[in-house]
Amino acid sequence: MSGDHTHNDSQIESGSRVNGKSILGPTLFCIKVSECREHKVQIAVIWRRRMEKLGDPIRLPVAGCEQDAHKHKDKHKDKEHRHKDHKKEKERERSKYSNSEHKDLLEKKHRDKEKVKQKDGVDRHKDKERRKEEKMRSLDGKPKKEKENGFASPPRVKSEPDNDGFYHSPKHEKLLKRERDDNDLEFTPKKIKVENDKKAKKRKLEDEEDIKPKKKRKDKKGDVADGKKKGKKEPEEKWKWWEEERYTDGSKWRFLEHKGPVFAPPYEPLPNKVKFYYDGKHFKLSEKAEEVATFFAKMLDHEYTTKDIFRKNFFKDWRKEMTSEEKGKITDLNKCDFNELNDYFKVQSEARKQMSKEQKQRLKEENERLLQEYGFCVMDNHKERIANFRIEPPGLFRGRGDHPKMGMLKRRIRPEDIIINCSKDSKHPKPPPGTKWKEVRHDNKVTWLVSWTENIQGSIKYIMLNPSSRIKGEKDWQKYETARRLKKSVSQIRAQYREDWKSKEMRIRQRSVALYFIDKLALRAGNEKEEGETADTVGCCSLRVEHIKLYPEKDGQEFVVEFDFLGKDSIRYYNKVPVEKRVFKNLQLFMENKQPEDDLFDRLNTSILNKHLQELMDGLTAKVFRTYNASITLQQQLKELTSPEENIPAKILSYNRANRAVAILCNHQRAPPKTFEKSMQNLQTKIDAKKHQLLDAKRELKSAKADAKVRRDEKSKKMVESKKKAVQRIEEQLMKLEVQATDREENKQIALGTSKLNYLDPRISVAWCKKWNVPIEKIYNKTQREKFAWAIDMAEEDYEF
DNA sequence: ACACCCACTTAGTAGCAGGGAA
DNA sequence: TTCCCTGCTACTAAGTGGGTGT
Repeated sequence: MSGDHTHNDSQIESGSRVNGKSILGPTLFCIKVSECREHKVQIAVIWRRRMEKLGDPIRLPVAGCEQDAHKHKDKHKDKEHRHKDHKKEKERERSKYSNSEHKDLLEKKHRDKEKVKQKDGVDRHKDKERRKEEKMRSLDGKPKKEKENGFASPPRVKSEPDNDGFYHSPKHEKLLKRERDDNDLEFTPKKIKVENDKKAKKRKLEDEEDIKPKKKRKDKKGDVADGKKKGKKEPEEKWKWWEEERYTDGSKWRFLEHKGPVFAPPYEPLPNKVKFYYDGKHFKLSEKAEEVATFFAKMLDHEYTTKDIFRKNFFKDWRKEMTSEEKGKITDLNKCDFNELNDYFKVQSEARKQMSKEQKQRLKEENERLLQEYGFCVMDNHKERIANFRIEPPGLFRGRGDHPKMGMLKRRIRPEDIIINCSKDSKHPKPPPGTKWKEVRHDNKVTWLVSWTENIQGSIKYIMLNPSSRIKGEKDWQKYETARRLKKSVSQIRAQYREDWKSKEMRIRQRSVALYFIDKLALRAGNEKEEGETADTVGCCSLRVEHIKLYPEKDGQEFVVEFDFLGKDSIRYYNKVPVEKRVFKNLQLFMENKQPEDDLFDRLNTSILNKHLQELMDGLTAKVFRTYNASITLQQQLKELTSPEENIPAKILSYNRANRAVAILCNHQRAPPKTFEKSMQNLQTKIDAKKHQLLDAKRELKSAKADAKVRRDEKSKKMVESKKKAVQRIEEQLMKLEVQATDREENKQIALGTSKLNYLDPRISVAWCKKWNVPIEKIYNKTQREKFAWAIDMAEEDYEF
């Protein structure tokens, strides 16, 4: 099949982020594996190797690992027709490494031409809502049918964990129920559309085993009575939205009621004794100017405040808030002394820490009250948690990387800036006394409750629901279903792009090479960005010539491409990958007659690419490859790494390693924890102490043995036994500590959370837990379990991604 | 073919709470 | 009891990708 990539070479090394936040570090570890056909295998090899050396910090020195600090230079100039005048020097130390290749069984599956976008696509079934509702009301839960991703018809009324009628709007209840019976669809031309039957059936067949909810009936009965009330009694009984149908007409809800956002607390002027000095002299600032000054003062210890751009932007915006008198006087930021302000805030935060138990308790309760009041909404008859119900407070913008706007003033959001979205027939949130909302709208085609426009980039910010909500969960589930569909057609797609490497058309060659990178290396799509508005970062389609280097031969491998660029969040991507000759030749071609700052793929952008992908498979976009490759890698790795005889902690270690393989693939980095060195040192101290202890114990054992030899009595024999046990115990403890150290070291710069939360089909993890009897709590914490409730409920141990 | 807008997902980190070690 | 550490959560920036209008 086509996916045969020949070999890979991956590495991980340390590096630093461009904004200087993270530490420059020495090479942490390198991995190199050659001659692997698939990256899954490759990673498995890596880990196996590591496991053999357990206890050995994973530092596999490898030829070809770059240890040198990398200088990252981005020059941005004339790109095609637009130009840029931008130069950047970056120095990063975080690094990167890895790559992937995959090959899957193929099972060619061609999807119907129709779009699956059930949102807008098929819309032939409509419903008569009312009728249905009535009907539903009178019916009981019935068998459901599977829908595209297994959504089935549901119980009709739901129950929720708690809620004493919070926001209960009985009068709407009937209107809110969602359909549960497919049969209705045929007759209901009104609102809820459902994907067309054929498709549904088909998919049903395909996916049935995997997705079918297993315990659907269980709570139906109860639910029927009245969803909202029951929570109290059976807090465990959560609403299983995944057993219900989805809207397929593009609407996101029928009913939405909430209390609006919580605004940032108003500014509290500083006490008089806290003084700001300009040019050595006390200067009393106006309230507005003072507020902005405090934003800066609070950050004094932060590196941001040493950066020129930050200071310049801050000062410019600060001056806008000044009175004309202040403006006249305060003309040089360097003459400003914010130290007293800074000290004041430090004292405050210290005081906060020192608060008595009762005070803390009170604070906590107050927070809880706010949460209860504003932290939930009612969406379609269910109380759902809101993710971010607080409006972002004013402050100084902290862009990541070399952000041209860092330090600018993020202004305070007022009710007049806020757009509220809710149902017409809901109780609308009230603006604070004496104020008005900018607008109240009733758009059920979107999921947000509140929005406003932010002043730094002019983008829109939203208040939306928590990941545990139905609306987010459905989407998440759907995402993994799309990735699974890709699994079925990936081999064909790979064959296709390999074929396209030979195309006569430049644009097709570029497209196919880019796709190869996206697939093999899990690169992001790489939308274009507006220059000067954001940090200079790139993804696949926006790579520039300066971001790659070609080596016909390097470190004993042929056709090596070296990537070195800043990706999302200005995280450096550094990797050296052997590629196929054709790819290599194509790259040479793409680079011909270009300047370093020119686009590598000048005939390609994400929308062209995605349009093409869309033709290959419904719903396919560049990011699906990341999801697919991440999940398939996890599954593969778990198979490779888990050994049945291991105990639970060892299994968890295996899981973490599988997870880590994915994190490496996706380049999920983190700054080494601030306390990393120290805590590592502590651990090392413990290890050393343990080693000494072990030596002592061994010595004692030896002398006990000698003693026993001489004395030959029971007592001394027993002594020998007990010394033996002691040695054993200490050895185990030592081993444990060393494993811990290894694990921690391996994780120093790798963030597992992002992949766990966004890329790994949770059903894989759930199935793995079930299969090996690992409690799910060991893998997912409470929040994560809430987010993945659907997967936990439906995946059985034989689940296959 | 674009530029722009909008909605929504993905991302790393600051700061804190809470649990265990000293 | 205090201290220390770690994991979690909240926060918000920075991506992706669809749609629209020209």
